[in-house]
Amino acid sequence: MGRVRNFDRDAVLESAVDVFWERGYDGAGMQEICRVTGLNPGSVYAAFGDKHGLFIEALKSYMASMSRETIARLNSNPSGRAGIADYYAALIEAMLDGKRRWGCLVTNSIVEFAMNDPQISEAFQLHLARLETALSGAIERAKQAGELSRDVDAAEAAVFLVCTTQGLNVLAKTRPSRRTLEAITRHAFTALGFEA
Amino acid sequence: MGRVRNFDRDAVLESAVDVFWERGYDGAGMQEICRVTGLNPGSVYAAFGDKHGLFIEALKSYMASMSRETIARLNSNPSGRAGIADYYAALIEAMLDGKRRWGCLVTNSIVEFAMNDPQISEAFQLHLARLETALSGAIERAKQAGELSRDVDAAEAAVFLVCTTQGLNVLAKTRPSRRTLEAITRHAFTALGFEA
DNA sequence: AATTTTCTTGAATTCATATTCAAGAATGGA
DNA sequence: TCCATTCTTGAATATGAATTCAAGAAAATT
Repeated sequence: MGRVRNFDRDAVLESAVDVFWERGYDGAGMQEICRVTGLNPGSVYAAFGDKHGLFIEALKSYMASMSRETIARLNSNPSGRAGIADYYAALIEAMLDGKRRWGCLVTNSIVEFAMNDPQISEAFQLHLARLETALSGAIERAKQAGELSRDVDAAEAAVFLVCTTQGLNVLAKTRPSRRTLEAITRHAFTALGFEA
Repeated sequence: MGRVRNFDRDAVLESAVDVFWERGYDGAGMQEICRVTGLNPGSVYAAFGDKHGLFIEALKSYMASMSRETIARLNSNPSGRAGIADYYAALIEAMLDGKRRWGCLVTNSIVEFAMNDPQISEAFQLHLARLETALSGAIERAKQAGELSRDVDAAEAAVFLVCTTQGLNVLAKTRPSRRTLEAITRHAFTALGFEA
């Protein structure tokens, strides 16, 4: 063997996620990445190849943890309606107080890369599809439970909710009020056919 | 006097808009800007100061023409409902065929600049407020005409539509199908309280 | 303990791109 | 026609950020 690695790869990725999330890919300088992760350039390049490689891995790490969290929240309640309500309530809190005031790393990156990078593009599609499937599942549960009419098309409704979430991710960057965010999710709820 | 300017400032801005729109601020190199506008670096710097100054002016030009176009479409029909329907129909076409497949320069820039630039930030707020007002006006007209219930809150509904549009602007970059886009606007319509 | 391998360090380098500048060209006024 | 002024040109420069690298340090194996 030889000298063993001195830092935790996953912890480094989590720190890197924050830098890319707040500043964007181009806005994130290696200098700041090094400062935040506590690594030196040499170590970063040895471990991740280059900035692009680091970004890909950070993005995957972000997507994995977001998917996990979203799916958990949507399924935290047997009621599909409650699951969706919880999901949006948590989103709003994070947009007011948490890191979501930087938007969403996936949304930000979709916009920044204009889908030019095929590798990243594919990861985006997969992530959006996962979110869509999770939402669609909650909508189906709501239909089963009679919270929603049988003739709601779950797939279409899920796409609509994905769009609403992307819109919220953009608006989050304009520091909107709680009133504004809640008005939006209330309307989205109505659109699905839930009673007010 | 002296030698007179050889190029049309507005035409240059329109070309610059396209470059920033398609590639983003950082992605747009002065080299490409020069190629597309037909200007040399010296002329650009003489006329606009620097890249940032050129961008601000291009952004303002974009916002002005978009506002004009949006307001015109929303008001093209005495029916508020028809105005909103036309607006979304045109948006969908542009996202499938036109430059809107690059998203929206405002949306892209909100995301890219994370509201860090106060000058740009203010311009964004103004633009979104204008869009919101125009939508709100159409919603009020729909209420007057009995196309929509009196107890719809026009301001809240307008914010919701702005959010939907921002979401569409993000999704546009993932090359969505017509089916997908139409399903989304159909749901947004339902959310306002229009009959299907 | 010696040796080998691999990791760490941070200063030096490379590279890309925004910006400048000096020379040439066109225009309006005298 | 000549002058003064301002615009144009594109090569040269400056700037900033990504990347490399050679030397030093730490761990595991023999």
